[in-house]
Amino acid sequence: MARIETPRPIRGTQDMIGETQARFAHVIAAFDRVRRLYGFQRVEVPVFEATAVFARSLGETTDVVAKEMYTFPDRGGDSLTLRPEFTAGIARAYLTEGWQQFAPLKIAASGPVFRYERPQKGRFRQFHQIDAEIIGAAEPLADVELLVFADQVLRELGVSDGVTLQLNTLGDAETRDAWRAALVEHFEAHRADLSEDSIDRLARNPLRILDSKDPRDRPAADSAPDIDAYLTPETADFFAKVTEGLDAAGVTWTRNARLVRGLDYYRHTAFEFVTERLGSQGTVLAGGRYDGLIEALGGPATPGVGWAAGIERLAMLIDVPLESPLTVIMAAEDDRAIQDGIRVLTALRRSGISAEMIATGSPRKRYDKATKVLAKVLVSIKHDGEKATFDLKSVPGTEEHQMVEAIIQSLGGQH
RNA sequence: GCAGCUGUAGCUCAGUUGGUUAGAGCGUCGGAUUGUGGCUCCGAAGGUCGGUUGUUCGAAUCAACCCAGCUGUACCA
Repeated sequence: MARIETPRPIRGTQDMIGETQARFAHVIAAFDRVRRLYGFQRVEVPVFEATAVFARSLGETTDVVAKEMYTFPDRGGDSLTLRPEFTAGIARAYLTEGWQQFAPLKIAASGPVFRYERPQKGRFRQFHQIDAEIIGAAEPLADVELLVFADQVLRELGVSDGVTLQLNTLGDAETRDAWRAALVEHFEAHRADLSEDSIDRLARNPLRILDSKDPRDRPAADSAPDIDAYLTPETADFFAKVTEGLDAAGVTWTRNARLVRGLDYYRHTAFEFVTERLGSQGTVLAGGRYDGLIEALGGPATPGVGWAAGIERLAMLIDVPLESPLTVIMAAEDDRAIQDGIRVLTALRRSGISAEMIATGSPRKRYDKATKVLAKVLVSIKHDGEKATFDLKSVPGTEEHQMVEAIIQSLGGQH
């Protein structure tokens, strides 16, 4: 048979095993535990959608839509896109599945998302997010609950120390439009001083100039008008209620008047949990209120708030999760003892005791191999030609030792 | 996107100014020793030296291009 060249993994994808996988699983487990405490129900939504779901909702001019989407035609010629985020797909499901009947709806999801980008530390083409949304709740209390939820996830993961919550308001549609117009006017006046990127942003997405890191943009960005001057009394009050709620919950935050979101549908609250520890990939959890999104998808005006966090980035920040070690490792030191070993092994596992047996390779080396497994109880099995004998080695009085001993004895084993 | 670094056995890495058959440790497999033991010893398998093209009598080593990974930066979770 001709040797074929082994296909390469797709760039920016990951195969996880061992510690990497343990970290990944730990993040999801913590999310799932906390999510129940806050009454967020788990939902499953497709990994791909009609391209319009994302193109329409994210905003045609955002980077994600303009150049980072995995878009392809299916066999019928329809344009499909692998989800670059959760929110738009969930909003679509909310409309098409009649989830409006459950409003206000608190939901949690996790899974792979896809962006066509240059892979590097903490960034992949297929990466994974945990995601939380509240749909159909217009009140600031929803923002507060969502943020406190996020904060608790980070706390339970033990990463909240190096992480700060940055908070801003983008106002309502009216506020945002007025502010946007003022910003365009301001930046047009400084056009000559701006970086090429920001001149481009000026036409497409002027808010983004505010958080530009290009030093050429900083003077104009720093002198740009704050949104505060454009906030209506209602929007100012909304933001105040959010911050008061956070204070009541004891969640620390800092105002970042330059914080804007990359996607177009955000209103009111915008936030990011940021760490210094991941270099330029420092945003660890981000979100905001998206009161405009569901309308943009053709639905009725429906408020929503949500956030998403990159699982890989969180996984890099946490301590190594401790593995629950194997309880029993058995060494079949004689091939004639293998059947007896299988019987005990099965009985142990059926009793809820984790167990493995080493029965391959040189019989003389099996014990040494078993000692390297670091299980709580080591059982060696020998055979004298008549019957198998079991020998336990562990700390004698322990619960595990006694349970294993009892199971072996109940099967008529000797030791 | 931009910049820099790296790519040799399953893993971690040596490899001299270009020169015989490319090495080590760990792991795997076999054997010896031990016989209530995690030690020690012997042996074996395992390599298109990331890929292609070139320079040369001769390339893991030099050059060009490509691919991949890492680090930083932009943008993003």
